Amino acid sequence: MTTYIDKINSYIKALDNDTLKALESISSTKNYKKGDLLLRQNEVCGKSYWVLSGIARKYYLNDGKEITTELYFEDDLAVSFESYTLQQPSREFIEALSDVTVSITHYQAFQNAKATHPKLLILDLMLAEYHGIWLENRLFQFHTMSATERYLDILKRSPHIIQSIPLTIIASYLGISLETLSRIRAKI
Amino acid sequence: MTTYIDKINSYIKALDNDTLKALESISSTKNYKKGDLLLRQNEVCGKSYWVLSGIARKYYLNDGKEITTELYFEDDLAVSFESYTLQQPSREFIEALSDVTVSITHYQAFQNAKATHPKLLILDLMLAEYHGIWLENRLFQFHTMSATERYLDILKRSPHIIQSIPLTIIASYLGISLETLSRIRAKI
DNA sequence: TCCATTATTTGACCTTGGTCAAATGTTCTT
DNA sequence: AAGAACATTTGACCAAGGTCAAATAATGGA
Repeated sequence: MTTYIDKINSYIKALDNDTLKALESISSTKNYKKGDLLLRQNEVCGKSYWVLSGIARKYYLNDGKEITTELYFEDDLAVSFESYTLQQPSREFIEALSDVTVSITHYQAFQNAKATHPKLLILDLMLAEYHGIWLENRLFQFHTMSATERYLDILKRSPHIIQSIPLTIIASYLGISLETLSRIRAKI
Repeated sequence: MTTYIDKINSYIKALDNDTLKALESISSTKNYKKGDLLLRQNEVCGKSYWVLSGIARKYYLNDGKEITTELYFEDDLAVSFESYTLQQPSREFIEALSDVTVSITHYQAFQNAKATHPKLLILDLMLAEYHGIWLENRLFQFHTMSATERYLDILKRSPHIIQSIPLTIIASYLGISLETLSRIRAKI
């Protein structure tokens, strides 16, 4: 199945040399160790992180508990969307769940590049659209599926998530408690 | 408080004459009667509806029940986002909750116009960003607030919603049953 | 105005998932 | 290999909100 992310990837590949160069010239590669924070709560998310390898997540604190809102694998773009878009303090953290390598692009540099390279504007739009669609589907799942169904769904479409990530984090990503997740797993 | 939608509106106002004309030339005004469907499930959402007056909503069916996902008032853009963006069948309906007047723009005409008027691309991006931010906040509310808190929140920030819309619809928009909403209201 | 329809409330009971606490498993260190 | 620290499971109980059914409003037509 071709997904929208495939489309974005093929779009990037189809970018003309000049645009691609511009994008590269404002990006740099960086490594993080497992447990490192790429973004902290209350910081403005001034960079986007394209994951080259490893796993990361985004989460916020809700009376002391960490609620995971997104998981990032290779070729995912990690960013606190509202904070990045409006350049205002983030309520979320971004954390490396393993050693990760990312390609970092600064917000302002990308804004500037968009002005001179209109194709980057299209890329930006595609990424925003992709994220919006992803969010709509996540919301839809929460409203139409039980905790068990959501777990089975993730198990089916993204088994790598279950394998590589501690259950506490998966539970919060599914919007349930660790204990409930454990019981769901025991039943199956 | 200045919101992102204010920013979009001011951006539109700041559009140069030529761009504005292009936008107008591909848009047309239309009236719908209360109860009319602007978009049906399984149809491709080939148009966007800018609400000029009246109230509309977007909803889907979940085993027979209507779940409202978005409410539209004056100056809101009604669109089934995934269906519109990917030009694929919609799982949602768009319905007029009162007599409404909308400004309609066809998907393909807008795509064409974006090619010749780059500022429309920026507008498109802003709208997608706005929608993404809105979705993130909605998701956040569902995860961090109880049914009562969500009701009180809507009561505080959008009292017009409570006034003008039947409780069945508000309940489904809040993600709760009609009976629960009724009990919440009784307590306050 | 009176009826039919639709909207809202209330009651009784049930289900899902949460919380708190304790028991096991696992892993990583040193 | 022995702990310390973390991850997972299990048990007992609780609470929010759902469901089904019935009772009351409220409202738009004829």
